[in-house]
Amino acid sequence: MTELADEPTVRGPGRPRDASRDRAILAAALQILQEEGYRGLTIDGVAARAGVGRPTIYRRWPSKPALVVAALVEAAELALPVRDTGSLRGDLIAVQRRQVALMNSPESRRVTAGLVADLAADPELAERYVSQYLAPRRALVWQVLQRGIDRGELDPDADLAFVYDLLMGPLFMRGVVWGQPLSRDAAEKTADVILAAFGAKAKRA
Amino acid sequence: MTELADEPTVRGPGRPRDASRDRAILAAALQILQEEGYRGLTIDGVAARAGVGRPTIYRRWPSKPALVVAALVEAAELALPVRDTGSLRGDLIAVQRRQVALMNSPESRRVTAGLVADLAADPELAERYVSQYLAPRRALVWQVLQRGIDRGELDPDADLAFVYDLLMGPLFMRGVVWGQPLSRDAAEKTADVILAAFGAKAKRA
DNA sequence: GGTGTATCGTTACACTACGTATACTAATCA
DNA sequence: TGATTAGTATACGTAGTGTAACGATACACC
Repeated sequence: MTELADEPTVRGPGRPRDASRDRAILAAALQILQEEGYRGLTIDGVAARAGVGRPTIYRRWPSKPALVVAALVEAAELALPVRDTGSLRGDLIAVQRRQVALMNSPESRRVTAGLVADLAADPELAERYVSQYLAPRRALVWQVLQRGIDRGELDPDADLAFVYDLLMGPLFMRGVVWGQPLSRDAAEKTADVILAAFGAKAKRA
Repeated sequence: MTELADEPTVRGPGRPRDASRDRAILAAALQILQEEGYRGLTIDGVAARAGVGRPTIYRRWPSKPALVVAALVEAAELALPVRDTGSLRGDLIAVQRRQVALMNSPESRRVTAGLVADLAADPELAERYVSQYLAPRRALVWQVLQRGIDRGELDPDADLAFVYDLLMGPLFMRGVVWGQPLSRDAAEKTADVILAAFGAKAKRA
């Protein structure tokens, strides 16, 4: 369940699902998320805006967080890879600038916080959120890091998962936990920490 | 409102509040938080366990997150300063080991995630949570960092707020966002990043 | 001492949202 | 045609919230 495009191959009897409903529901959910945040999203509200009955939603997704995850995954299709700026530092700053802009929007902050809270109570759904939303975005950053390794700018033994958490964690702390806006130089500062700790020139071995 | 100990100085007319009720409510809230997490805490449940009527709680705290913040602040009184191990690296590892142990308990993870989500919708309460809970704990870490500066082990120009987020952020990402247990060496790895980025020997100026 | 005021327990209430169930209509396959 | 499933609309039970109304109690002030 919850895959977006049912293969049209094996179709049992009965009235087929209307794919336009899927799109209407997810679009309505995304709109409400952006306007009202995670707390403000209710299944009722999504149904009303999508012009759909409530059971039509529950037939597709079993709960509110599942719907939100599906909506986010749908929207994240347009996550672009990071353009090669020629240097690891330039690439990292580009990555971090994008993330700073994202986290500085209050909507995104409310969505992230609320969703993470609900995911803590539903490990199965959290697994889907991680595998379908977070991991692909992390993979884009890993591309950048791998380019850095290939160029000889980054320690090839660096733990890339740890480096990613080191890049995003401080932004997350300041934006979501402390609730403060991220300053413009946060991108440079975090990028420089990575270079100081894992830059090839700093390697001692 | 919400200060724990009303000064016994100016007492208006009427029956005075029973301070034992405050303690019973906060203790019940803490127990439920540890057993059931943030989601599992309801005002009804707290009232029942504390042997108290629901209005008695609402008379003191206006909402569930406000009650939780009060309970956490109450419990955090016993936050100990970090013992001086003789080196900045040793101190930082001690700090991080404590934090790793805290975040590896599933209860604490569920409490943090749920609370942060609700705080995103209530900036005034978030401000109290930050000033009464987070900031004092950060101050303990800042003591450690200041000792490092005094010893000449840490760059005196380092942005201590940033260093703190750099210490906690990666743990937060892995524990709360990814939902994975923190490995034992996470303490050493984060501490070494700080030293590489802001250690006095790495300073170039 | 009596009066006013605020606390407390208990109970009831209106409100919101959830997730499910039911009845009926519509679309598709065998 | 009949079975099956998707759709709409509506009703239902559950849970939690926050408030309001009792009657009883404790204390300050006059």
